Amino acid sequence: MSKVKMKPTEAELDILSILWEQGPSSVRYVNDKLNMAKRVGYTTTLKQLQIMHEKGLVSRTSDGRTHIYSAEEGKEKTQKQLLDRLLDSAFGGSASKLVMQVLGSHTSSSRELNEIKALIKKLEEEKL
Amino acid sequence: MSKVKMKPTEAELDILSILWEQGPSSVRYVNDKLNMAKRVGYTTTLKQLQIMHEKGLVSRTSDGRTHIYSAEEGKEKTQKQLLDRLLDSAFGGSASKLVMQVLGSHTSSSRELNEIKALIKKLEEEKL
DNA sequence: TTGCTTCTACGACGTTTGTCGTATATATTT
DNA sequence: AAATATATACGACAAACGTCGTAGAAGCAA
Repeated sequence: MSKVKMKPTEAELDILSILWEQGPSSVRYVNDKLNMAKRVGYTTTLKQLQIMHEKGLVSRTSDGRTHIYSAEEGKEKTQKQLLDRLLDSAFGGSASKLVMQVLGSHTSSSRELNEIKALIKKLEEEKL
Repeated sequence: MSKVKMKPTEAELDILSILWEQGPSSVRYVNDKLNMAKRVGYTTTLKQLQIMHEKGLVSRTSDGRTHIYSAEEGKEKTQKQLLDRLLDSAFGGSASKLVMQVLGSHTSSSRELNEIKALIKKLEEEKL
């Protein structure tokens, strides 16, 4: 059953990213993809996915003898969960401080900045 | 000792937060403060601080037989480090996506939103 | 059919993390 | 002075994490 509170570990997050991007995938595919960034054995990925399945982080179906895994929780929900944790532990809960930090130290395109401005505008209007 | 690369663990971050907020502190003080949020033994905090000292996360001086610990790296630097990690592992490196996420799901005051807008304006001007 | 490849399952193991207990030295209180 | 409280040091330990090796079943190729 889906344990809602489960927080993915670092290695699990790497795998989830692949599933989010690619959709339902075989162990082989995930492992190949992982190996583009970092050398890791097939059985390691397999085991990782099996554990993630036990934890409810991913679901799986069978295609012949091959298992096809899918991320159980949506990307956004997991991102929010991780962000909340960091916000709380390192930024004393201040969202704006976090935003200032990340905007200040990473370049964003004009289009991205516009998107953010639009969101702020929307938030300000809702506040009335 | 490459102290730069050291990433604090969850428990270490809790302690760093206290040192950032309070400045140089004794083990006793840190432990008391920790216990406001979570029950943890004195020797646990002591050991934690000793390890953090070995790692170079904190420095210490002696006041009699008591050790006074101070955070070695500034708050901002550590925040940036953790944020970079999350940005990379969960947001595919897109700062704006992260910002949209956090702004969308946490309330910020008008003053905070104004600060962010000001920063964006500054960034846009620098871009020219 | 015999062998090579590709799956899953499962156990093992080194590390890291977080937690304390115990020992011992030094203050403080009575 | 004796008892109590408080400090550091250090070892131990369980749980989580990440890594793989090996076994055995299932498919494919010669």
